[in-house]
Amino acid sequence: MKPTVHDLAEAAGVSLATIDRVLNGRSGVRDKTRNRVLEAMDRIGYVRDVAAANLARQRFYDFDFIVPVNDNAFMQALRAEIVAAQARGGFERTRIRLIDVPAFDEEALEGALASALQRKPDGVAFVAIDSDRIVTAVSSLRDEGIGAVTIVSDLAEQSRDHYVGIDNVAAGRSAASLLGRFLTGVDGTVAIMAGSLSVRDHRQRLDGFLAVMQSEFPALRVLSPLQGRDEAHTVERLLTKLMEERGDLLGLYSLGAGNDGLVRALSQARVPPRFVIAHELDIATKGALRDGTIDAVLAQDAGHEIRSAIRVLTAHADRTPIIAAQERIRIEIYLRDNLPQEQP
Amino acid sequence: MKPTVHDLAEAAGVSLATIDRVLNGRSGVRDKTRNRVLEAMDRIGYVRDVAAANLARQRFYDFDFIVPVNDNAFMQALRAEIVAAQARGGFERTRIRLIDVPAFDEEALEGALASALQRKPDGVAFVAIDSDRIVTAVSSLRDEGIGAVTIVSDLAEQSRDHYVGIDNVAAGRSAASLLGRFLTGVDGTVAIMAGSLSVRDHRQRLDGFLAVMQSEFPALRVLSPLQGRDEAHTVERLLTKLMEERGDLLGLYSLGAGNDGLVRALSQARVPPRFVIAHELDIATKGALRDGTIDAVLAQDAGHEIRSAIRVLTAHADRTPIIAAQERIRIEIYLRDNLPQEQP
DNA sequence: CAGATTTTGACGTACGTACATCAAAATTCT
DNA sequence: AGAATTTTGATGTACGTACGTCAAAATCTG
Repeated sequence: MKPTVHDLAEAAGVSLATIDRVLNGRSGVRDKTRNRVLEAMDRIGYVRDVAAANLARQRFYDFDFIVPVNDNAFMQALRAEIVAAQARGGFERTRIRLIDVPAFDEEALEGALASALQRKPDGVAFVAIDSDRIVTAVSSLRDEGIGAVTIVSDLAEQSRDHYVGIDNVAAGRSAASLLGRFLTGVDGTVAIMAGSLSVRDHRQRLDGFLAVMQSEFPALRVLSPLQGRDEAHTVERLLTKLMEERGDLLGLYSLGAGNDGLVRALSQARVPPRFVIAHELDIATKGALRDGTIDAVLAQDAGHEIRSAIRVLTAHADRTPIIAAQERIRIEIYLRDNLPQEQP
Repeated sequence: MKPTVHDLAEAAGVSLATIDRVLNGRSGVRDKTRNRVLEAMDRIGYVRDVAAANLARQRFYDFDFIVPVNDNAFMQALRAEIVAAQARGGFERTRIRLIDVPAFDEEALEGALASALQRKPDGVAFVAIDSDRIVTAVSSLRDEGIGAVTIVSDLAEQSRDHYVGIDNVAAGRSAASLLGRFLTGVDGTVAIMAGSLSVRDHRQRLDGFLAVMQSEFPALRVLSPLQGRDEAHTVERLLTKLMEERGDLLGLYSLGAGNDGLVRALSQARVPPRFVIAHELDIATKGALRDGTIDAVLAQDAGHEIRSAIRVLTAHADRTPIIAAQERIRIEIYLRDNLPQEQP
């Protein structure tokens, strides 16, 4: 059977107390002894029973989730999933604190990270804004041994422990590929609606999209992107104006939020674009997919992301490996025909 | 803090021993007393600490996974994921037995299920063949309290505890939708390569595909499906012959396995179809997506499916609820541009 | 080498639950 | 009512680990 601390003590020729000192990094163990224990550990293949350990120490995992206040459906879904995770906290031995910050506000995020540094939770998950100040704040957290996980939008590589979210460049490329192939044989103009190009995920989607459009569908002319700030009414206004100005719009890629406004503008247009692709599955886009206003949607599953963030942070706290494949968040592509059916 | 058995005993006004009898369904408790305990349970919101319980009873979950022997890449991936799960068994307190059966062999599957009935594991997961005999065998298992989960291919509803796999009708519909929209403006002929129409998942994919083709793309003529038995060389032979007979093939939907043969036939064809869509992401289809031999791939993640099956079976054994959204297996759509990059 | 200091061992209790045993109390039967 | 039977309680040990205390042993210091 799986070796226990007792087996380990015997194998290393030391007492249980010493095993405990080594396993839990307590002081007062000579290097020679510690090495003997470590050697015995991988000789007999001892792995700590995390469940028993957590039971004994009454362990609870303290996590902070910092989420921008934003009326868009995806952020609300994310928030709802955090609340659902809080409810499961008793079973999963987690205590999750949900911290709101104003959207696109670097200072506020920095403040939230600083206050997390005060509280010293076991880990922090946050929607990143990619800037030096944030990177600095995060590295202070990590210096304290606090796990740092970005969700949805990433920081520069290496400055966090893990990123939970889709590959946004690939998302942009996929959008271009779908759009380009659905519009074969024709040439015309394609528009882009972004949220804000100062956020890394939007920039990456744009980059991916433009790269594929240029190299593979040069016949399609791409207008420079509009910025709707992820606000429904702004998106609606800008898009309506654009479609009035030019009736020949062939395709549209909406890479940010504000889908309510997007759908409203499209359904009121005299001549809507032939192919429209947007991000995130919400009530607006589901309806629009069904009635053909939108042709395809790229999405990420908020529930998966929150659960993944929790697993990753827990593993970090336990110094336990993660199952990499399980934590890869996939880009979901939805057409009318593979919409997930509502559960009754 | 979370109430324990002690709190429960106090709340119900009985002793710990009685609590234990009720919780673990032991005999010798008057109905009146049992009800008092149950009432107290949901009054104070007691939930058993499964980790502690498992520790105390040294519990291991015994699961049987019955998988057809099949040289196709997806089944091999499934098998590999089961092996990986076996390796994690120590941590997850599971003991997984991998049982091979010949592919498409109803009797063999029935025998495997019967032998599981002998062993009395906590749960059984299997790739179903949809027939009365199998349904009967499964219901014997369930009568014994053994959890029964179908993976990849389902049984008739209600005859198993859970199905882990994609919605195959939706998959077929999505294939049609992609194919139809990528081939707008032209009319011509579309071919279908199935594995065997006696398996439920293939039949369902076909149904979904045909439904959408007929209702939305009536201009495209659909040939009656070939059956390649999921064998690479059969698929290659049939497809090569077909393409030689008619050089005007516009589209192809391969809804079964044998992707090696599919790709070989396509890359050797004089005039390959304009749009090809297949199932499952493996070396053959990845390569073919990259070089344009195949345009789109519908896939399911074998790792997710195995992990989901384990979670579901564990929950069944513990009489614990599952997170429904987490266990929904999604249809993944891959284009060249959203291929998951290999981890280094 | 004695004394100071560090390292190690022995042991007990706890976490929340399972499970077994024996005695006491309550209920049912005759 | 008394005996037989069923139900309930009291108590102890175990699971694998954490953590604390105290004494013994080993090592270092001058």
